[in-house]
Amino acid sequence: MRINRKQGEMKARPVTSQRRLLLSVIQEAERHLDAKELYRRASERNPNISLATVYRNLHVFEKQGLINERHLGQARCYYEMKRLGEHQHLVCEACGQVIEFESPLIRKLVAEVQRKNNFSVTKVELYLEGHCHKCKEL
Amino acid sequence: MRINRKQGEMKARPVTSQRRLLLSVIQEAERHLDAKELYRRASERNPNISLATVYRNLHVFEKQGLINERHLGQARCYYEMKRLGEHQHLVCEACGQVIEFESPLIRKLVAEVQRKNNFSVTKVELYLEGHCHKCKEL
DNA sequence: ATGAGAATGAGAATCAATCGCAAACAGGGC
DNA sequence: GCCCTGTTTGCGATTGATTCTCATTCTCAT
Repeated sequence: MRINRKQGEMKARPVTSQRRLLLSVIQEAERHLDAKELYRRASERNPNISLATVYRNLHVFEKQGLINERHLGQARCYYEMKRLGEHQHLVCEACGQVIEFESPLIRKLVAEVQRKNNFSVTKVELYLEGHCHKCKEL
Repeated sequence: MRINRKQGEMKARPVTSQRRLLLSVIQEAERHLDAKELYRRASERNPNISLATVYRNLHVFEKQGLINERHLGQARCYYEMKRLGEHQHLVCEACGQVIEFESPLIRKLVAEVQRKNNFSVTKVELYLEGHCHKCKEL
C-alpha cells in the first residue's frame, strides 16, 4: 500500500493555497466539474486564481491519481474525485441527466480484453447515451 | 426496414459533389479519420473544398446514421463508417496504437444497464487505455 | 428553364486548452 | 528566522479545433 516511494520517486510538490483550494472545491462538488466550472467556483473564494492554474493543477491531480478525467459525450473534459468502485456514465440525449452505474460485467470484460490482447489496462471509460424513461415518451 | 418515411420525415438533402467526395474518402479509409485528415484527403481530389464543409457534412452523416463519431482519448473526434458489429477501442498510452475489439459481454452489459435504469441506449462507447505487451516492458 | 431552399467557400469568430515569462512562493538547510 | 533553489502562479498571448456568417452557387421538384 505504499504511498510514493522509490521507483518513480515523486518529487515533493509545494503545497500552495491554490492547490488546496482547488482540491477542496473538487471534493465538495456533488459530481463532475469541467475546468470552467471549477474555475468559477474557486474564483468565489480566491478571485485572483488563474484559469491556467486550474488546468495545470487538474493535470497534476490526475497524474497523482487523485482525480479522474472523464469525457461526457462532448469534447470538453470533466473531472471528479477518484472514488472506490469504478463507475460509468449513462447520459440522456434529451434531458442531459447523467446517471452513474457500475456492473461486475465491466471487470469481466476488461479482464477478457486484457487477456486476449496481452494488454495491461489502466483506464476504463464506458459512455452510454440514450433516452431516459421520461424522454422516451416525448 | 423502412428507409425514411413518415414519422420524422427526413427532408430531402441535395446531393452535392462535396458530399459524395467526403463520403467516399471516409469509406475508403482503413480506419477512423479526424476532420483534418479527412479534409486533407478530400483536398487532394477537390482542392477547393472548405474545412467548414467537412465539419458540416460530418454532422450530417452522423445525424443520418452513416458514420460514427468516436472519442479516442484526446479531445479531437474521429469518424468512421458505421459497420456491422459494434467494436470498441483499446489504446496504448505509450505507442498510441489503436486496437479494435468486440465482445458479447458488451451487449449483455448494455442490456443490463437498460433494464436497470429504464433507459433506451442508442450509443455505446467503451474506451480502454493501457500498455500493450511491447510497451509494458520498457 | 425557374424558383425556393439548401449547401458551399472563405474568413472571422468562438471556445477550450496551453504556453512563456517575470514575479511570488514553499520547504529544506543553516 | 533567513536564504536558496526549484516550483508555482498570473497574466496575456497563442494555438488548435470547431462553428458561424454571409454572399454566392447549387440541387431538384415543378
